Amino acid sequence: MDTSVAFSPRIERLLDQASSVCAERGSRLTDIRRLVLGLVLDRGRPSGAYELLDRLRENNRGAAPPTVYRALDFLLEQGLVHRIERLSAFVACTHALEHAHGCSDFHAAQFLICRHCGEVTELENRGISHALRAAGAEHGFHISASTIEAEGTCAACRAKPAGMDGPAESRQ
Amino acid sequence: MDTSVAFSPRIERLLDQASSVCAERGSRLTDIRRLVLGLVLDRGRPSGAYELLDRLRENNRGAAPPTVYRALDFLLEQGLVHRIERLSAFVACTHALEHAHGCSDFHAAQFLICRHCGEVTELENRGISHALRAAGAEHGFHISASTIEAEGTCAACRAKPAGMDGPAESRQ
DNA sequence: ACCCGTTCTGTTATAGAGTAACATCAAGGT
DNA sequence: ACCTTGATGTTACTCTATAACAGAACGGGT
Ligand SMILES: [Zn+2]
Ligand SMILES: [Zn+2]
Ligand SMILES: [Zn+2]
Ligand SMILES: [Zn+2]
Repeated sequence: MDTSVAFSPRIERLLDQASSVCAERGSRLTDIRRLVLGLVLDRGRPSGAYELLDRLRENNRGAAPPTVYRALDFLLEQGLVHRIERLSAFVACTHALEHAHGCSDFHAAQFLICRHCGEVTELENRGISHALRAAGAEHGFHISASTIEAEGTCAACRAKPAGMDGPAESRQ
Repeated sequence: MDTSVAFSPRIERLLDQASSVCAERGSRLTDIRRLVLGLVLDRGRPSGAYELLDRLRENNRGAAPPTVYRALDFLLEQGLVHRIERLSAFVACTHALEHAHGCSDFHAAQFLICRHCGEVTELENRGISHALRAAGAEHGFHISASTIEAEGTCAACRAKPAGMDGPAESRQ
């Protein structure tokens, strides 16, 4: 496969960081995994698995669905990407590489999905996760993973009037 | 289609109630929609669309994917069922038919999904929804719909030891 | 009763998301 | 060299969901 893919300097730096984090944990950010993470970061928006596959094929002829799903599974396990359930899509974790000190805690995140422009914002609000954990505990339920996603309109899109901007596929 | 499907008296009563609620709103709980809602209620667990389709076909030969998806879309709009994103499945709303007074407020619900037995519990915790709404507002984000789901172990399954009970497909 | 717009349903075909199963390959240790 | 482990290649599915268009049924006005 063609290893000479170059992302922006910022992304290459994040990828190097991700690589270090994996190494510290005894896992390996292989070429394919690195490339997929790069594609997710480069997109900056939720990416569908098959959309990633198409772009993956530009550098890795012969890539098939399992190729990208395996890479995504790994990245999810490492906390480097999140899956947005409402969109069946994937985004890079905003926090994993900023606090990159081998902290393998899986942080509980919340996502704000703008219907208008498609942008996804990742929050890390301990209060919300805690409230949910407490509500579960009241019913004797032990939570091991959670999905918290909100759909609506972001600040930027609320500022604009009834716009024809933003991707057409995100309009409704 | 065969209209003479009989569910349990309890479910038939809920279906009649749902029918009234729809009528008050100017929408119609047609035979197919009523049947699908009945199947979801009857199952009492998250039901996949194609699982519903199979059971729908017992009474409605010629039912196809759009048949069940249209019915589900309607029931979702009416707040009579919820979609569990993490399972790509549907459950009947616990609250819609209990407080059946034409209140078309879409309540914000949370779901506890037991990995072990597959049971889903619906919560309606105003605190959690409010906390999420507030967190969004801090970023200028206006929330119009949200998904809050937690996966873990329910009280009953925690009581049992390492069990071989519960549906095999829910084990991991 | 009849007409007509709207809503609902039938039907076919296809797109999109995800996985099973098995072969192959590469790296590292003995 | 041999074996083990983890990663990738490859084929073939399954499951989830929707597009597009045709026909039937309903409901309101005349
Ligand atoms: Zn994150
Ligand atoms: Zn926006
Ligand atoms: Zn509900
Ligand atoms: Zn359980």
